[in-house]
Amino acid sequence: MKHGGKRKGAGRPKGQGQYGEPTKPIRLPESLIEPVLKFVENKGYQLPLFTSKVSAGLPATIDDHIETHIDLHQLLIKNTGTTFLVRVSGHSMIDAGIHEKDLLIVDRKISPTNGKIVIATIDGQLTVKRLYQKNNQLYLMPENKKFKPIPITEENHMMILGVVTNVIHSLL
Amino acid sequence: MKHGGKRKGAGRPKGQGQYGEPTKPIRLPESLIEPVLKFVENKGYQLPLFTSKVSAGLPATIDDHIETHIDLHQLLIKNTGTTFLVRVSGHSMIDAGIHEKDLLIVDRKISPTNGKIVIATIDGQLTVKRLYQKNNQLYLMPENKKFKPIPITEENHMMILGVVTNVIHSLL
DNA sequence: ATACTTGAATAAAGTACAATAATCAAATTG
DNA sequence: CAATTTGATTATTGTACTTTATTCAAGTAT
Repeated sequence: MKHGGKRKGAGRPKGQGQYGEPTKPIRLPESLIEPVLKFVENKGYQLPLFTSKVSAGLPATIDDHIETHIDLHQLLIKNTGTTFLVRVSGHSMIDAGIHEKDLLIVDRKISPTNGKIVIATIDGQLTVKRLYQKNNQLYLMPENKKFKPIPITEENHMMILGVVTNVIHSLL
Repeated sequence: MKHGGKRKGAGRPKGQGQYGEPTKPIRLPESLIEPVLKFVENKGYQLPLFTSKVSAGLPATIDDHIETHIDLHQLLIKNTGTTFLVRVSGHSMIDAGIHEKDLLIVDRKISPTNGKIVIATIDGQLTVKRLYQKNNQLYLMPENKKFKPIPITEENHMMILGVVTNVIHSLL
């Protein structure tokens, strides 16, 4: 009664698991298990980045345009702990290319220097404006002719929450 | 020789681990272990999303503006498998708010219908244009007066790679 | 009494192990 | 002899278990 027997090629083939490669058990905090599984399903959020540069000769296939693979979060967020998002409402910054419903990426860690576009609260109200300093007076500048500059005074309790690093605009 | 003994409060306290919460071993593909650890370090890429809406009364703290926490990838990428990124070069779509060096999120799964902004190859060259159909003739339309519409012919081997869903513009 | 040492208690973290799955070839069947 | 069954072989996968870390109180020394 001998079946099979020791031989080359016997047994379950390698790379037949759900990931097609070897795995290792890693301990994860329970609250992140579900997000991590989603992250893994999505191949670590890696997306192909295409270049428009033409390599020597005509590119034969679409894949010839792939330059690298990147993760949007890693590309856009330098400091996870100090970064937040803001959904734009209103049109006061339309000339800076910031439209209603755009998503802004904001980093608290970046210094709000003159000329930076910032998120600020004025009397508790969130707003996006360009920071502008002239003759020792600070202003929050809208970029839309219909709006007026807002001088910063003691009374309006202005607080800068962070500097806008990116604008995400939907085309759909 | 009895030390300690059974008693309330003995032993290592809960929540003293590196994550401050219970953990579980999860098997992960080896190639994703490093990205997953980074993902976990960054709290699952969850970022606070602020609203500009003012709740009843003046918001007391910044946290009162937090509406929810979201992950940029999950928010922006509907189909990881059919989505890619393109770095813009050139100014042919400036009037559509697409600037040089902007990053475009492109989905192959979306139908390139009339009026959509698409990524196409013409003679192997990558390009962003608005798709426009008139009198049974297709055009790739730049949005910059300095550029001319490109009629699609048999000869220029046009191929649409996908529809642009989002434009990411850096302000720094 | 006060400071220091020691070991029991408990949680955290990594890994070894057992259960499961998949494949192939020998054995069996029709 | 072709089709089917069986069991050896090997990879995958989930988790139990061991090891390590941390804290507290009893024991010991000063």
